[in-house]
Amino acid sequence: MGMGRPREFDADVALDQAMEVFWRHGYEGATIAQLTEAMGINPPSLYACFGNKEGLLKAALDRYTKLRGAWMDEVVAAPTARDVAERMLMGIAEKQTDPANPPGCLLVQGGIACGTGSENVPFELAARRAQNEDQLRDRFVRAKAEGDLTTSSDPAALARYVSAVSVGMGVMASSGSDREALRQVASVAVQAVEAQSERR
Amino acid sequence: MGMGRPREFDADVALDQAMEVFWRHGYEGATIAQLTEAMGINPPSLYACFGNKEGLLKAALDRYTKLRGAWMDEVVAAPTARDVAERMLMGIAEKQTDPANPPGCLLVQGGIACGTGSENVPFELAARRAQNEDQLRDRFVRAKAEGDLTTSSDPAALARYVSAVSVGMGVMASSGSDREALRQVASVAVQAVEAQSERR
DNA sequence: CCATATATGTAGTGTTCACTACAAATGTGG
DNA sequence: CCACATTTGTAGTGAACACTACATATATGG
Repeated sequence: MGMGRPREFDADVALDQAMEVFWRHGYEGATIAQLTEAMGINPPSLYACFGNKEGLLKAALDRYTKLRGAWMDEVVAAPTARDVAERMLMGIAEKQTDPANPPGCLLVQGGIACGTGSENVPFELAARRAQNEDQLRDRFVRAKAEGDLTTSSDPAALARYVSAVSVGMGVMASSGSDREALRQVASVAVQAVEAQSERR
Repeated sequence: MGMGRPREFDADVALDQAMEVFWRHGYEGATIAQLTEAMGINPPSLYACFGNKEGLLKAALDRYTKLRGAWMDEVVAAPTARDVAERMLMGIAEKQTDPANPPGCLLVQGGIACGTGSENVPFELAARRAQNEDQLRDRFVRAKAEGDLTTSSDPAALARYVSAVSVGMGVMASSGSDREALRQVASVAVQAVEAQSERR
């Protein structure tokens, strides 16, 4: 009975472009006109495919976290808690100052505070950041069980800490800090994890 | 020849209300209607007094940093670099979860990413955060000169680090983390400064 | 080749935004 | 008490916003 006219654009490619716009301007700062132009489509195509602006953001976030998921797996594969923290924070110093992307982190740049009608956007982003934190916490729980972290250490607190530093680095990057400045922050931050590690 | 009708509202009181709105909704998320209602005035009064929306933000930021200046002075008056960091980060844990204010920090909530026409707002906020960082750096320079921090320590990097953690805690607070979670982060973070301190 | 189903481009829709024209009100200096 | 300077409240202004109606185009299934 006919399957309808096929879509002329690649949704993932379009999402990559939308991601960049949200990343650079934030959810509220990004306009449909900017998004459609970057995506190379017209508004009706956007709404037919993603529902509305918030649906587009969620799809872009899904893609972002999916792309970063592989990297986070590498991070937690480091042999010790200290190395996990170092790999994570040094990697963030690189990624957040990579000229191929807007500076900072989409999960922060997307929106920390929003106006009426977008109140849940900041929570949506926070939920995605929490996923990373959970992954770190699980890794630190293991590190404690393995005797890598001291018995008095608190894996959840350590994960929260690394997550907080990551966010802070993201804000720094987006407001102009260069790679070396972020590396310095990462380097200092790792020492707190070291302080909770058993010396070998 | 007449000095004109006197203003009927107190600019500082009005700024306190505007500060709260910017703090809660961000620069772009805050509307003139919300601001004027909170300030108890009408739009023409706002524009006559502060120029435009961005002028109002800057005036609110001036007041914010002025109110916090006294506290920062207390922070850097702590006897050691470690105590400076602890006093700062633990104080932030309290302040950013104080129910008397919106959660988080105005210098972060105000706007991390903005749309066309407000591109300089994030930089304006970053400049204010940099002031705190400079004050910390100067204090750590002194700590190093006094032999409190090790000779291999980097005061600027330490200041950047404490500043980054502060920002990260602000984002955490605004997305729902409670006071205890922030205290845990602060507690871990201080250990990095401790690692750069001479034992006594 | 036709009926159907979905995508596309044009050209809007109503709403909300930051901002302001204007007239009335209210004070001060002479 | 009067001329003047400034503030205030009302009621808008044009522009930009997210979103959509509609006609046309393009594919598939029968």
